[in-house]
This record gives sequence, structure tokens and C-alpha cells, in this order.
Amino acid sequence: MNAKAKAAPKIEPLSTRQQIIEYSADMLRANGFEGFSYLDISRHLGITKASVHHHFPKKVDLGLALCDWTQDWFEQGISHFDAKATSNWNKLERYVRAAMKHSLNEQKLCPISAFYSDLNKLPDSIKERVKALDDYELDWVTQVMQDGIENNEFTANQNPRALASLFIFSCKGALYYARLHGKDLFQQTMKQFEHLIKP
Amino acid sequence: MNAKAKAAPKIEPLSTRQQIIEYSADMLRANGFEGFSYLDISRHLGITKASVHHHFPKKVDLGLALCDWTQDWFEQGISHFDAKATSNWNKLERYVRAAMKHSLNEQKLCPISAFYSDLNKLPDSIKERVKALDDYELDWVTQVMQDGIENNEFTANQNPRALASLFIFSCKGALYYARLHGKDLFQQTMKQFEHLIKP
DNA sequence: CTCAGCCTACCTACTGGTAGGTAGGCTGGT
DNA sequence: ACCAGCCTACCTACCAGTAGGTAGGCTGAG
Repeated sequence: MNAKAKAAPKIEPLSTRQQIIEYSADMLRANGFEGFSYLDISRHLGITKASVHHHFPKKVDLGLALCDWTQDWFEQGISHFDAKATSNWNKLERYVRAAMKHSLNEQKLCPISAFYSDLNKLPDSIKERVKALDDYELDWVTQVMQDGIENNEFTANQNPRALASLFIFSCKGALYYARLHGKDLFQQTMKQFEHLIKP
Repeated sequence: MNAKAKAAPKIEPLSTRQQIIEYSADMLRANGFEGFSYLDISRHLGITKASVHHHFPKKVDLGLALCDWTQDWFEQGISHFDAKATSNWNKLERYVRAAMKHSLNEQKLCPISAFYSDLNKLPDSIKERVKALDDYELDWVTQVMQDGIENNEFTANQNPRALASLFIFSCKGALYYARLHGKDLFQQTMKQFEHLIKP
């Protein structure tokens, strides 16, 4: 009985609620929070709009669930980078590679950027969550910079957080550019950053 | 007659078409291209939606007019920076100051960023224009970097375009962040960039 | 007369949402 | 075993307002 239960989770289909979240996360990252609707979701999943409302009564409820989703997604990504990386720079390389893969191969933006696109239309509850997600990401990269500076992997720097900021935002911005122009400048930009911070 | 015509331009009200463009530019920079409608415009200007359609039959027509507007806006900005600046770094400082003023004081994003927010929903004709606007901006900053490198204002660098990319995208990204978190990290990020490229 | 610029009235399709309902499953009391 | 009560999950039908857009008409300046 217990052995049977253990084997089952792998095969179990996603609940409707989880399907809604996963699809919404894709849409968020493709078109932003205002760029998809309950009708889109219902059509994609083959259920009615009212059923979507059943699980997420208002769109802000869905938005908050997407913030939870983003937090989990970050946590998983970061664990993976921390576990697999061979150096601090390699952590950043993995971050960049993942971001590039999502953006250029899958047309999926960073979820935080996607929320920012519609910042003026977001309710305060979502803004607060986005703010926290921002800092979650920035804290991790700041720590990577700090560690890299301390072990002399990166040149001495008095402000690892500003360095992290430079890294994250140029990476994301160059990925936006790459969507229209190709990935060449993106790669050069990341190489440039490496050149500027390594001895 | 000629003297009378010369004195008049200062007092002349904007044409309805120009009013539509100006207001649309504000809306583009606040909410993105998909984030405002002909109804919004008509309500703001006190005309009907059909009148807006008269001037811009389809939204893509308005979008292209906004690309023209953005080109002019860039040209004016760049002329001003080139005319007033006391060094290459000062050109970049003026760019940053202007961007910060627009973003934080007036809640107006860079129009290019605003178009990118809705990239997946833009018709190809607008995408081509956005692509050209991107390169117009990047070309100018690249030239500033090149000049700065050549006159030893900035440290030697083999790739001024990638440096320009790092500058522009980190500036814009940090301004997004600043909208939720305040301008502190934005300023530190720009200071960090200065620190990294100056001898 | 012509026509740019505006209007009213209308269209289809969509937006987030509401109200009332059905169906199937679970649970605990009898 | 039966079943009332409850729950979850879905449905149909509807709401008010809005999205980009169309068709036909009026008006005043040139």
C-alpha cells in the first residue's frame, strides 16, 4: 500500500488548479500579467472561464499564486546553481545560460520583468510581492559577488550589491534586445561584464 | 503678414492629431502600447473614439507615429546632451539624469522599453521600427564610449558597443527597480559603472 | 463644391466578474 | 447499509464595461 503510494506520484496528472498556474506562468512570461485573460486560460485547458474563477476568484488571486510560483522557481534555480557550480563566476554563468535558454529558446521572460511591464496596473498586494522577489534574486547575486570578491575571484569592490544590480539588469535588458536583434550583443555584454570584474 | 506669422507659432494650439500623439506617448511610457486604448485617448481629449480613428485608422498607425515621435525625442535629447556636455562621461551623466527624472518624477519609462513590454503583440512593422530605435540609441552611447576610450577618459576597452549595452540596460533595469524600491540602488549602480570604467 | 475633422450609432469579440446550478464524492449519524 | 449534509469542481447564463473597429452623416472653411 505504501510502496504503491510512493510509486504513484510520478504518474499523477496535475490538478486543474496547478494546470492553471503553470499555463498562467507561461503567459505571464510571454505577454505580461495584463496580457492574458481567464478566457485564454479556459480555452487552453478546455474548461470554462467560471471554472477558472472557481480556483482563482479574482485575477489578483491568480497574480499572488504566480508570485508564489516565481518564488519556488527561483528557489529551485538557485539551489541547482549553488549545487552544480564550480566557482562563483560559474554560478553567474549558469544563471545567464538559464536566462538565455528561457528567453531565446522558449520565449519566456523573467517573471519579475513580466510583472514590471504592467506595474501601473498591479494592485498593491502584488507589488509588495514583486518587491520581495526582486530582493530575493538580488540578495543571491550579491552574495555570489561578495564570495567572489573575498576569494579573489573578482577584483576588490566596495559595493557588491551595486555590482549585482549591474549584472542582473544588464543581463535582462540585453535579453530583451536579443529578442529582436539576435544573441550576439547579449553574449558580448556578458563577456564585457566578466572582463570588467575579473582580475 | 510674415511678421504676423512669425509671432503666431508660439500661441498656436496643437492640432488634434498632435494632441493624440503627445497623450499617447505619455500613455505608452506609463502603461505600454497595449496598456491604453482609443477610448482612453478620446476621454482625455474630449473627442470621440471615432475621431481618433479618423486620424489613426488602426492602432498600428498610431504605433508607427509613436515610433516617429520617439525618434524625434531621441534626436532632441542627444543634441542637447552633445551640446551641453563637458566630457564624454558628462554626456552619460546627462542621459542618466534625464532618464531618472522621467522615470521617477514623471512615471514615464523609456518608450523603447515600453514597446518591448508588449513585444509579442506588436505587428512586424512596429518591431522593425523599435529595432531601429534600439540601434539609434546604442550607436550614440557606443560613440560616446569610443570617444571616451580614445581620449583616455575611460580605461582601454576592445568592445565599446558591449560597454554601451552594459550601460544602457543596467540604467534602464535599475530604473524599473527604483520604481518599487526607491532610487538608492539606481544611483549606486551608476556609480559602480563609473568606477568600473574610469581609470 | 470639396473635404478634413468631427459626430452618432453600431459591430464583434473580449475583459473580469457574478449568480445559480449540477454532479460526484466523502463523512458521520442512525 | 442508507442518506443528509457538506465539500470540491465544474457548468450555463448572465452582467457591465471595454477593445479595435466600421458606416453614414454633418459642418464649416476654403
